[in-house]
Formats: sequence, structure tokens, C-alpha cells
Amino acid sequence: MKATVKADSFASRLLHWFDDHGRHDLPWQHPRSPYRVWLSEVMLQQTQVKTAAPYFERFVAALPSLQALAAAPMDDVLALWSGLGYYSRARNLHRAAQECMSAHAGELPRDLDALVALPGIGRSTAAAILAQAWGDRHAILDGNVKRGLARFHGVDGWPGSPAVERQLWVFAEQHLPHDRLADYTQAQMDLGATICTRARPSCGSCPLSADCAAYLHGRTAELPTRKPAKAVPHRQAWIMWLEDENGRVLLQKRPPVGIWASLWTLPQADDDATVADFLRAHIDGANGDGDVLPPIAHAFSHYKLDLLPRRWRGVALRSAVQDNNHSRWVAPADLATLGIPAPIRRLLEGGRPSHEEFDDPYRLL
DNA sequence: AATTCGGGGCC
DNA sequence: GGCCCAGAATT
Repeated sequence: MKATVKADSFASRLLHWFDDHGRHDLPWQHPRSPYRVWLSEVMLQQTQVKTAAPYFERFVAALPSLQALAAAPMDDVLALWSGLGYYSRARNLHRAAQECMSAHAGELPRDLDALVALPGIGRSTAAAILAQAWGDRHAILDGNVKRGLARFHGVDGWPGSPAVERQLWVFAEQHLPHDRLADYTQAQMDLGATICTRARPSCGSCPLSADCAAYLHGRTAELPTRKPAKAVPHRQAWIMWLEDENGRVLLQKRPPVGIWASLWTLPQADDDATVADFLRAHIDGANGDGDVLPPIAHAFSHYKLDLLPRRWRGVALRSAVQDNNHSRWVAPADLATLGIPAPIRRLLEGGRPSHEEFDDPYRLL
């Protein structure tokens, strides 16, 4: 991909697609003015079109111009924003309007740096305003564009990281056409919203798929690279595999709330001393440490749990302790009839290879 | 570089 | 219930 081609085919193909399949009837497109474009761009920060559209209509009906916005009480602006979230956007919008009144003759400046200097306007929003309102030649890099470029160029790494984001800005600049900047800017966002979607993109309808690295290599499901999961707490717990003389195993029913609610599991303890306490109080014949079995790693959504099993055979409950609703001996053949957490069941049923769960909702079917 | 700000859509 | 969405400001 040469950056020096005069009319990047990326842009021309995108524009051609946009003419037939783009969104041409969004509320802020009719009429299109710098103020309305600005307002729409701010409303659409981290907010989907479907959500923002009714707020936009209500907002411009009440405050149809930058001057009206600047003169409005903050409370009125917040009332119009109420329900949209990210309320600093509304406060910044209001402040920026007033700065435009005092510093830019009552209009939005037609200058990237001057726009970025206003509160609530970053580089991408400033570029979108200039391109959409004036047709000026600036690249945007919002979530849609990041996703599209990461796929088209096969860029690995989370787009939120500065290094990847820098690379994506370079690509975005390289693809810029020399005219139709407003349409081109809208086309990128429309493609991302309707074709190059996060999950299950419609590559068969994409004007860029013939040169898309992700499509050609079957990587659309893994690009863009997802945000790295933040470190989850790591816990460990001892579990006691206690068998009586008939080979039955002692199971306990967990409380009705929390992890594995109401399921049957092996007696569990947070530390070594608690294991000893449990055995001393309830079990006859559990001498020493028992057989130490390999740890079982189990991942929950919010923490990881290492289960450390130990096994004792030929033990019995102390006579003072009875079988009851929360504790019972279970024959191996009866395990199938009980609700038992998967890792515990695998342990008890003899360590068949664990089935790797695919928990990724965005995978290709 | 990581966190915060929010409500809704989607799986 | 988590992750993401036309991000920007703050720490």
C-alpha cells in the first residue's frame, strides 16, 4: 500500500459504496451546519446513533444555535442532556460555546488546533467537525475507523494503546482523499456501523474486502485486538476428598447465594489450619495430610481460583455429625444426579481431559 | 499509562 | 452481566 497514490483506492471504493449504501438521512445532516455537526459529534462520543438521535432533535429545537447555547443557563443544558450520560460533555459544550462567543466572534473556529483547545473537543472530534462542516481535509480516528483500519491493515495490538493508535493515525492520514471529505468521513463511520461491525461483520457486502488483511486471513473475529483483561485476583482454597469404607464421597451443599450457589461440592477451606480444624471436628480416620493431588485452576469472571485437593480414604463421620440436607455421602454412581461444579465433577469422575469452553461471544460461528 | 465518566445495545 | 460504543479530561 503506497501512501503516495493520488487517489487511494481505499477512499474511492469507500465513497462509491457510500453513495449507494451510506446513511444520508441522519438528523444532523439536514441541515448541516458547524454547530449541528459539533453537537452531534459530542453527543456521539461513546454513544450510539440510535440513542443520540432523539436527544439531538430535542436539543437543537430548544437551542438552535451556538449563540443560543452560550446564552442558556447551565441547568437548561443539563436538562436537555439528562439521560445521555457523560454529563461533562454537556458542561464542556456549554463552556466551549461561551469561549467561542468571547474568543471566536461567536462562531466555531475553522481551525484544528483552535477546536482542540476548546473543552470537550479532542483531535478526532475536531477533525470530524472540520471535515463534515467545511469539507476540510483532516483524518478522524474514532472507534469505527480504528476497527476498520486494524482489520484492513491487519494491525495487531489493542487500538487503545498509544503505539497502536499512532500507527492507526498514520493509516488514516494515508487514505485521505483530496475531495468529498464530508462524505468520506461519514462513509467510514457508516461502514463501521453497518458493515465492518464489531461482531459478525458483513464482509460479503464490504467494498474493501478484496484487500482487507483480516478478511483475507480469516482474522476478522480477532481484530481489532481486544482490550487486555485487567489482572484478576488470585485465590486458592483447599478441597477435601473424603471417602468412606464403601467408596462413597462426602459432599456438602453450598449456600444458596454466591459462587456455585446451592451446588454440591467437596468440603472446602481457605487455608491449611481450617482443613485441620474441619477434620478434627467432623472426621474419624483422616490422618496426616492425605494424598496431595495436583491443583485445579479454575477461572471465574472476576477472580481465579486454584483448588488444592487432598484425598483420604476409609474415613467416617464422627458419630455426633449426621447426614443432613447440607452434607451427605454419595456413591460414585450417584454423582450424575447431583448439581456439581464442573471442575469438582472432573476431579471426582477421574480426570477426563477438561473441555475447553469457548466463552467468546464475538467468535465466528 | 490508567482511570473516570453513563446510559444503552448486544450477545 | 461483561464488553463495547462517532472520546476527552484528569491523575
